[in-house]
Amino acid sequence: MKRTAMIGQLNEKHAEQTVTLQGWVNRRRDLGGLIFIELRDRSGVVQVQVEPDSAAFAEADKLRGEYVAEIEGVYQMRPESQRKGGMADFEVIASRVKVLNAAKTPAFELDKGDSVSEDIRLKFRYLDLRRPEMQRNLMLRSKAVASVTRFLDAEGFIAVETPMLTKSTPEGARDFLVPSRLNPGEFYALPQSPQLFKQLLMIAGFDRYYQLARCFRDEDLRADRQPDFTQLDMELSFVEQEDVLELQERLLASVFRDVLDVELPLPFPRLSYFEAMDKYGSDKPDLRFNSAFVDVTDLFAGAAFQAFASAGSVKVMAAPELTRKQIDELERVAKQHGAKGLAWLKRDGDGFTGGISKFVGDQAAELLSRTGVAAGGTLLFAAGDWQKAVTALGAVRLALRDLFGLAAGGQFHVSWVTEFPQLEYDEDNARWTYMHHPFTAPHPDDIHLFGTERQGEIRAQAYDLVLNGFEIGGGSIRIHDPAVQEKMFAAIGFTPEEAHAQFGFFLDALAAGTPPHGGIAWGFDRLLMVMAGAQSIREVIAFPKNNRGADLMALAPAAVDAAQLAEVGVQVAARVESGS
RNA sequence: GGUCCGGUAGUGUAGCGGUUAGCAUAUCUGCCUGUCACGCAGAAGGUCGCGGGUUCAAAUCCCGUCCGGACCGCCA
Repeated sequence: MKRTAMIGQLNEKHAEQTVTLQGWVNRRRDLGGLIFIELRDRSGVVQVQVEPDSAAFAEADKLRGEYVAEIEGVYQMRPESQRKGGMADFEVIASRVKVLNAAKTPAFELDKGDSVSEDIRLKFRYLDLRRPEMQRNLMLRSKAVASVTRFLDAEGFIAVETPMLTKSTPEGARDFLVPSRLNPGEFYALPQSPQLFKQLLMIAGFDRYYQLARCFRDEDLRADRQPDFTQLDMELSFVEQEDVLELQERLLASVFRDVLDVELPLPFPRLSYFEAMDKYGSDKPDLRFNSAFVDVTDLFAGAAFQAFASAGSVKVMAAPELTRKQIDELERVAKQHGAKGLAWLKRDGDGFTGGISKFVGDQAAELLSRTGVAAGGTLLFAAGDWQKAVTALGAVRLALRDLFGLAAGGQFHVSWVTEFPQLEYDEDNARWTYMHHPFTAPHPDDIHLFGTERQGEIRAQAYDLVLNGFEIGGGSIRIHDPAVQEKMFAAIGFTPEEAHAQFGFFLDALAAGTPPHGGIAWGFDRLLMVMAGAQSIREVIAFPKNNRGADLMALAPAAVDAAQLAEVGVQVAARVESGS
């Protein structure tokens, strides 16, 4: 390699030296007699000047955008009148230019990449990834990997890989299946997470484990969800919840310090699941801004406004002054999240106008003092059963954030949400199910509630790590007592036989001397998305899939030929046409 | 499975019943010795996603469909 430096490494010390650079032509400014080339590599961009009497001129004249070039020349100060500050005070006067490779005209202009539609960017991802923004994101990701590895290694964690081809289990997300050629008619599943394996590593005595684990879930996608994604997976033995949380706080603070030079204040604030839902309408509240709900159920109980009088819960949130159009939009959001409507009031002096104002004469003074809504401001109400009311108003709260930029400014807010319920009643299937996963330990004081009508009150030793309204991690203390595990399976309707059929190997292991243990998994892509200030997880993944799970560049998934199918013993069902 | 938004030269967009389908940029050619989103002049480039319908006439209106995006359901 003839390269003497990466472009971004050039500095005053290289002045008057001959350098050899290799990279891509970022831009060409051909003044006729004089040619300027911007040469780009992953570290930066530098201007190259090619003079007409130079031996390099003929070759430089061939260069076009995205050509790969090698340039030799003297790195020197620009003429005084041409200096622009910093490294732009310098340029390279080319003595030799070599085209290393020509390039077809790019499918889109790289420096306009942020306004090019995403499917074009994904189709030509190798071009998109040349853009400095994308290079920065992937380098940020690499630094974060190095940071967690360094930290966890120093803390005595052992990196262990777990299988990608494993066993399908009926619970949780839909599995991706892989047919087994050697065992026709049987299938592996790709792991939704290494949950059982990491617990087995604790049983095996590894004490502290971590892995950057690829995980697979065959569910519909979102801006923050990919079918294959990366978890930073960790598990620790002989710990209680407090130990896990404390270590995680130091780890995350360390990553932010290493990667972004940002100091996160420790400890992270904590709120219970109930508090998060009750005040912010989300189990992953965005706490960069307040706009907490105020409970006014009592004010309206039995009062004139029918919709509120009999509601289980009436919550109100103070908002800035809103136009009718904005209120309509927020009502649409509320309805999409299960509310029947979105009642509103506008503060006018010490009273209210608009919306439901004719119903609130008696409550006006109390509404003012409880909410402290500003003059001209709007009050937004959701009523119904508690869960529905807070969820709908929570969605409105986020819509207000986006409407008014309430969380703008590139700040980070991390918190813990704890004390999740152990069990959740599934209305559709009329049965109890776990909220986190079936291996989560209940709070020891609540174990006696299993099997009683109060089992919905059992608190789990589970915790979520929340950053700017995204769940970037979740974990729990695990059940290490087979008797408790049995109670848990019974509570979610697994007979001992069913439990054994699905998890027999694990239950056997649990009885083989299991240390108390617990852990957490970070949604690594999501964390990086927030750290990078990106709107989508796809911005921090080199080769992501679109929201239909398709790789638009490689064109996956795709049909395979009959011989391949026959070999793995799979037949494709005739596609059923929908409609008539 | 559902809701909403979008699809017009390579890219980004305007046009929303009758236009030679406009603009910017990229591309190509010519001119140009201090540009830095270089400039100037010119050229080429379009199955207005696809199919059907309404109409004298459809990029434009209607229906269907495909594709892209956001969200709900779903995602322990």
